[in-house]
Amino acid sequence: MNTRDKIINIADKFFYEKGFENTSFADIAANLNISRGNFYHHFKTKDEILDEVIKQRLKNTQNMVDNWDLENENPAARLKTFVKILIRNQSKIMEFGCPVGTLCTELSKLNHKAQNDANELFILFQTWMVRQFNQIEIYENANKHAMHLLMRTQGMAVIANAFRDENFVQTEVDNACSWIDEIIEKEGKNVRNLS
Amino acid sequence: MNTRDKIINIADKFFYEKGFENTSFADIAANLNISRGNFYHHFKTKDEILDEVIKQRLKNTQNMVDNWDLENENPAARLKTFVKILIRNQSKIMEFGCPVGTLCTELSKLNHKAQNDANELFILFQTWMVRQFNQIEIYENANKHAMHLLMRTQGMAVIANAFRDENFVQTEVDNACSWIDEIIEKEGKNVRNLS
DNA sequence: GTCTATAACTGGATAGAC
DNA sequence: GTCTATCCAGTTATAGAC
Repeated sequence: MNTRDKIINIADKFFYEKGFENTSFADIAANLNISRGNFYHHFKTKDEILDEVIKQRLKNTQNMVDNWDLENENPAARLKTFVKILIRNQSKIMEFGCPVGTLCTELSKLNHKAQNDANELFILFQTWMVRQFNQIEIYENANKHAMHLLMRTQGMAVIANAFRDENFVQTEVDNACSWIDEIIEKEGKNVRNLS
Repeated sequence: MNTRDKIINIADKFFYEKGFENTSFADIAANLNISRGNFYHHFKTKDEILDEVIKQRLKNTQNMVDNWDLENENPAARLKTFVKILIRNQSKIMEFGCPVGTLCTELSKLNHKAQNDANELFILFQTWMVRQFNQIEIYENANKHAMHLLMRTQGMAVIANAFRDENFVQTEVDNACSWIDEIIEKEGKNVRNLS
C-alpha cells in the first residue's frame, strides 16, 4: 500500500475513534513513521484528508451494501442484515458510536464544509433501503420506513455508546427486526422476491 | 447575574452549539466582554467549567421533568410530552442535535473523565420514564420501554440534525406517540391514573 | 478582600520553506 | 525529509480597580 492510502486508512480510523478535530497530523504521522513533510506532499490541508476519508467510506459502504444484495435471498433478510450491523460491530459501536452518525454530528457542530459529503453516507443507506422496500412493492411509504430504520440504528448507536449495555443492543436489534417483519406483513407484496 | 454564572451560561450554550473542545475561552470571553485571565478567578480549569455546566443541566432537567409531572394528568401524556421535546426544540435540534446525546458522544471520543457525569443526564430521563411506566403498573418491562423511548429520541435527533427535515421529525414523533399508546393498551393497567 | 485586566508562558497545532 | 514559522489554545503571574 502506498503512503497516501496508508494516511487515509489511519486517518479514517482516528477520525472515528478520536474524532476529526481531536486527531492531529502528529497522531497520524507517529503511527505511520513518516515525516510531516512527506505528509504535506500528499495532502495540503487536514480538510483534504477528510474529503478523501469520506470518499473511501462511501466506496466501502457501497461495496458493503452490494454484498448484502448478493448474500441475502430477499429484501427482508437484507434489511435485517443492515440492522444487525449493530451486533456485528457491537464492541466498536459501544466504544466509539456509529462512524456515520458521530462524524455528521461533529461536522455539524464545527459547521464544517464537508457536512453534505458526510451526509451522503446516510443517503446511501437510505437509498439502498428504499430500493429494498420497492422490491416488495412498498412504494409510497418506502422512504418513511427507510428513515425510520436509519433513525433506529442511530438511536441504538448513541445509547449503546453512552450506556455500554450489550443486552440493550440485542433487545433493540430484535425489536427492529420484528418491526421489519410487521411492516412487510402489513404492506409488502411479492414477499418471496428473490431478485 | 454574577460573572461566574454568566460564564456557565455562555459555556453551556457554546458547548452545545459548537462542541466542548471547539469552544475556546476566547469565544466565551469575547461574548461576555471579560478578559481571559478572569476565568481563573472563578474556575481552576476548563474541565471545571464543564463540570458546572453538567451540574446546571442536571438541575434544569430535573426541574423540567418535575414540571411535566405537574402539568400532565397521566403517565401517557407525560411520556408524550417527553417525546414532543423534539417538536418544541425542533429548530435547535435540527441545527445542533440533542444537547445530551451530542455531549455524551463528544466526551466519549475525547475519552473525557466527565463521561459518567454527562451520562447522568440520560439516566435522569430513563429513571423518570421508568417511574411513569410503573404508575400504570408496568414493572417488568418498564426499563426496556424507557430505553426504547430514549433510543428513539436520540435517533430522531441525529437524523434531524443530518437531514434537517421537519416532516421527518413530525412523522417520527407521531410514530413514537402511537407506540406509547400501543404499549399502554397492551401492558398498562390503572391507565387513568392521575397521580 | 473580591473581582478584573494585562501580559507573558508553555505546549501543541497547522502550515510552509528549504 | 528536516527544520522552522506562526498561530492559538489553556494556563499562570502579577498588578490594579472596586
